[in-house]
Amino acid sequence: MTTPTAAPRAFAEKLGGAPHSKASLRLWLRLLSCSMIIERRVRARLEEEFETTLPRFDVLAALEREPDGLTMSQLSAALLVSNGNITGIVNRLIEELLVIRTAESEDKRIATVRLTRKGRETFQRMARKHEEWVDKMFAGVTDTQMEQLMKLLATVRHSIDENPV
Amino acid sequence: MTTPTAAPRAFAEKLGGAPHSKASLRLWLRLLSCSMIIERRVRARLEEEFETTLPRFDVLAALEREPDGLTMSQLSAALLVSNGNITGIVNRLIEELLVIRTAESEDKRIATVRLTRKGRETFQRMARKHEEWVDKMFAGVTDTQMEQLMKLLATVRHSIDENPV
DNA sequence: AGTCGAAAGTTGACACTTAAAATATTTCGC
DNA sequence: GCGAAATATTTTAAGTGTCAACTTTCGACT
Repeated sequence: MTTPTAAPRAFAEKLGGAPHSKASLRLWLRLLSCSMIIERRVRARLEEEFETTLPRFDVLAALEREPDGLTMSQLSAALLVSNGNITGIVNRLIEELLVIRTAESEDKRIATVRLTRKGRETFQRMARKHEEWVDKMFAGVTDTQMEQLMKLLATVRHSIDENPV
Repeated sequence: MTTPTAAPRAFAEKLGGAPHSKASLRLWLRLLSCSMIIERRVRARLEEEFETTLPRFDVLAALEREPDGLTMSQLSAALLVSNGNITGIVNRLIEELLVIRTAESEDKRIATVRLTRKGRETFQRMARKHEEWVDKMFAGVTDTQMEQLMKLLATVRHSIDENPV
């Protein structure tokens, strides 16, 4: 079982342009490489220790916070992925007996997905480990630096939102 | 033509743990969401304006800096993806007449991939646009903030490298 | 009552990703 | 020289991701 991960996207363009422009590119590449490295580590650990994948872990995480379950559409909205994508991931989680999908609403179109007990227990073990891994990777960053990063990344996020390309 | 993108991985675990641990998780999620949003935008623009994908763009970018071409293995090393992955992407670029793959070395195992003239011209148009998009998304971030981010992300990178999980 | 459109989900075609197996070629030890 | 290890690449199986087309169901309107 394996999971895909994006490549070190679009490194080093080195085209002419204003200094700000070049700095933007460099920053983007550094941002990307940081998050990709962390993501790869997490994927690899999930695979090694739990024989699972990040998307499945994400679905379990979303369900863990909703004892009443979520519909397929709510799941795809929560994870920001397409509807058809969720279908496949949930199907695999069903095979693993980690979730169940029922049609109990009066509206027969709606399918509700819930964690099974096994799913809840499995997820909790995964989540503990996941937290450990992330914490360890950030061990060399001080609290002050993390705070600064949180603020700066919020600025980036606002900039992105307000400058649609 | 479309390209996959990772989901908003593993949001909000909210398990017990030291404050640093929770802060790490939050920072990780913010980092991830920032880079995912930018990456999605870039993918969408590449698709709309050039009917291409980010992996193909990445391969063209790697080749553009090597007039003598790269072997398949060099390409996969440059992009940090698997060997088999490169095979498929290069095949599509060949179909689009953007690159050529030749076996001109005395070692017949080695395939050398080069940009065609069309590939070079196409990539340059893409790269200009790519730079514009990124620059625009970072328009709301000052030079000082970008500088701080570069430094802090370097710290994160070191932390990751020195704390293997 | 009957129809028409919107909404929820699934399916299919294609792209990308990995790891592992298979293929082809070279190199090295004897 | 010849067979085994090493190297370069492709192929394969499984998972993830998109979008578009399709099915089923619901709601609303005539």
